[in-house]
Amino acid sequence: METVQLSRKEQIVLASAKLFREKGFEAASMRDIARALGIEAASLYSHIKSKDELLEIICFRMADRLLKAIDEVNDIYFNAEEKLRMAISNHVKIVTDDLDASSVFLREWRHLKPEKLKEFIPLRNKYEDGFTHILVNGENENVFEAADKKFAVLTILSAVNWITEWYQPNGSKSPGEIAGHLSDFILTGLKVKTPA
Amino acid sequence: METVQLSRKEQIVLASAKLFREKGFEAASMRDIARALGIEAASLYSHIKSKDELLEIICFRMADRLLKAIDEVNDIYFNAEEKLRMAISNHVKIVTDDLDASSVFLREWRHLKPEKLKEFIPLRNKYEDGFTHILVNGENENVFEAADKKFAVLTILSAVNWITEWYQPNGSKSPGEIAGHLSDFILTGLKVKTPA
DNA sequence: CCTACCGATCGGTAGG
DNA sequence: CCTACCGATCGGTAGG
Repeated sequence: METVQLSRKEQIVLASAKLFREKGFEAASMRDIARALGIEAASLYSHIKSKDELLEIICFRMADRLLKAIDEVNDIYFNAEEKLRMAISNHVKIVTDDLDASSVFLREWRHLKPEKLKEFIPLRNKYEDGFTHILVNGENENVFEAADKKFAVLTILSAVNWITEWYQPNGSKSPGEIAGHLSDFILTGLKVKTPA
Repeated sequence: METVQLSRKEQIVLASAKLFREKGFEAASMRDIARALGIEAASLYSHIKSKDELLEIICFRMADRLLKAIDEVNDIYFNAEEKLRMAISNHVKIVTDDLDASSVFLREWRHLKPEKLKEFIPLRNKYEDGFTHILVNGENENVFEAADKKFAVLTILSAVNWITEWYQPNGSKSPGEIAGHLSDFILTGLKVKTPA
């Protein structure tokens, strides 16, 4: 029966993620965020430095979560297919677990200040590299074939990221089921496997 | 040696697409657009009604192009695999042909006025339906299998749409090659087809 | 296409 | 956490 008490700062981050997602970073105002919390805009600045800080917290937090997950998958021993299924499953779970933050992470990162962008982009690249590593594993094991691995990784990530655009928490599929379907699709494609 | 003379309005639309893509619809100002054309912001209003009109032109024009393409594919007789390859190829070509407008169409449509959003969303759905139709065809021909067709369509569209995020006109792959690779990937997936 | 300008709203600060 | 406020900038209009 214990309700976790979020710090005021954490409440502000949560409210801003929701509004950044709904209206976009630029269109959502500090006054909107304050209103959502029932306080005045000026009061926000006792807890945060700037509007930019909110975007930074959201984007870098999501990046950290995803990177930790992919590193874990690559550290623990699995064969390549298991690794890929785990990586996709982790990604889907992280993203569906916080749709507001994920959407902002995926859509609004462009509005990070140039200096923060310079930190952010390498994190995204590192995440991509984690997937590339799995594909290389798979090729060595003779279970995957992908002529252009970078291309394959971008395609896989596009599919897992697009989930934020249509996923509904009360929909018919659980995150685990979505991840399973997606993995099957990525592994074997659309064509019938047993000739008709 | 003939240079096509664009109307001033068309120049404004082009400049706004570039800026909406770079900065986002809200962050790009009418003064930015005017500066790009070497005129004053107030002068823009001799050619357009409002900033919103610019976004509407960009979004609905892209929607029209894509819808025409998918209708054409479904009208002309092809088998399902050819249809899918053609639909993907058309999509990639339309999107890479105008990356500014495509990016705005894919990212900034949320900022359309509510009344325009109500027109826009059905167009996106109609486009999705065009792809669903191809998958149904394929199932009837016993060449495709997709337990959840809506899911498969969303995955396919995510892959073709993500192209705007990384495609570079001077890159190593032509739009046709990208479409070919993508179609192969979607049709057969990552797994090796001939057992090792 | 320009000058001159409008009211509204923005992110943020001072000072309590 | 609030009141009171700042300079800057926004989309857009009037009138030529």
